[in-house]
Amino acid sequence: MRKGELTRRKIIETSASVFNRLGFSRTSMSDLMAATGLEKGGLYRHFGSKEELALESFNHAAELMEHAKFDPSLKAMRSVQRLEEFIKTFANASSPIPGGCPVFNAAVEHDNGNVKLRLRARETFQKWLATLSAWVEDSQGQGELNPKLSSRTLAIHILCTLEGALIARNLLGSPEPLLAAESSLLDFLNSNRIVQTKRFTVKKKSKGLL
Amino acid sequence: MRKGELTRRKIIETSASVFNRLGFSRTSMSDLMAATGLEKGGLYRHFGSKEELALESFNHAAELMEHAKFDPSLKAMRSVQRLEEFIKTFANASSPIPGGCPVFNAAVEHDNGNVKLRLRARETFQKWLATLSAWVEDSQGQGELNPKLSSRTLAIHILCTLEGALIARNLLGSPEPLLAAESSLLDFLNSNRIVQTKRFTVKKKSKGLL
DNA sequence: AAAGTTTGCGACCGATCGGTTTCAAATTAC
DNA sequence: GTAATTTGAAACCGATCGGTCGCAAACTTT
Repeated sequence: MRKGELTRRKIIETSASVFNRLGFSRTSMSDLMAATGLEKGGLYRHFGSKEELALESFNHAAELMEHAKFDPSLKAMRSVQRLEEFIKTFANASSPIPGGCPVFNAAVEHDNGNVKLRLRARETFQKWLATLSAWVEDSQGQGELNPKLSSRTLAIHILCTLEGALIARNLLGSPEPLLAAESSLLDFLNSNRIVQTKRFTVKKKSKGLL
Repeated sequence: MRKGELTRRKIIETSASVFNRLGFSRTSMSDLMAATGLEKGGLYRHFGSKEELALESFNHAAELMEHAKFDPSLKAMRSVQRLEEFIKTFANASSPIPGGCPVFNAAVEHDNGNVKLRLRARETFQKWLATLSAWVEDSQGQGELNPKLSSRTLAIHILCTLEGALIARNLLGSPEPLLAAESSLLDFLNSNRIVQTKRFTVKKKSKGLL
């Protein structure tokens, strides 16, 4: 492998962290020079523009996020457990990249801003929603979750709550929002669970729901 | 009233909109000059720095947000209805200022960024949580809501979900996330509602609102 | 209407922005 | 080992950044 290719990857990894902490506009090439140890000409040899570098950095950051937040849930054998695992992982797993979720960061900062980054963030978000939605339908198909729930609605609810809580955690500097979101979402899931044992056992929270 | 005072207010109103759309760093004095129709010297006569103007703009934006999202709920006579009203209002009321919620915008963009703005955003968020928390306790005190729920946890859940959905709406360019959040949160509230045929003893009088 | 004050324009400042280009040194291929 | 290629440092570019200041016009006060 060419030496340049190694440099290129190193640049992306380093830049992804900087971009995710500071955002696209607040990150200057000087910041990236300082972080990578390269001079400006060195960076521009590998990437045509700041935007191009930002896009590759975003892709890298999004991948890290997926591996950290989604992959662990795949180990859960099936159904509702996978959703629970996702909620717990999202709320507890240490961030794979500093600065919060790249998708929501991009969504906020690039409102009316960088078009390409915004588009990539949208695609990623839709992909995540589709994954969660499939897991919900899976659970319903297995007869473990209230089939009347809209899978898409539940997927949106779960992801938006966790993402919102993640931002709140960064704002408050306390894990409280993530813990609250986790606890509350698990409650919600539980109250829509269909108990599969021989007898019905009354769950703490469920109070005759639709 | 002095003419300058009018100009000053006009600057704040206009700048609040620009800052909320573009964020602190992406907003340049040139942008504000274009939006207000004033030259640079005119702006700096009224504000000592871009940061000072941004702070006043944030305060204005946060006030607009409170009036749009919290005030309508106060008309709901009591208890759970007020929470429901809040959820509906947040999800449906057209934004009082373009660019989403100033608090979460600041939380994301100013991660490790402008310290004063970040602090103000934190204060505002805590205030909103306290208000919602009081409404939850109110509902529990009236015996209309599951008293086992942590008021703080529920407040966080509601606000983070709605704020997350607001960002998602701006990302997707579709109201779907807000509608999903509304529907799902109302479900959740409903499942924790106590049917009024059998009343609980009322412990405390309602707490102050805002 | 005259005097005093407030207001806002616009030229100007040094610093930094994203980006280009040159070229010597390091690497790779032969 | 040498020639060809890849790499990255550094000087440089025009544009724009946030911010300053002198001054004339607009406004208030008397």
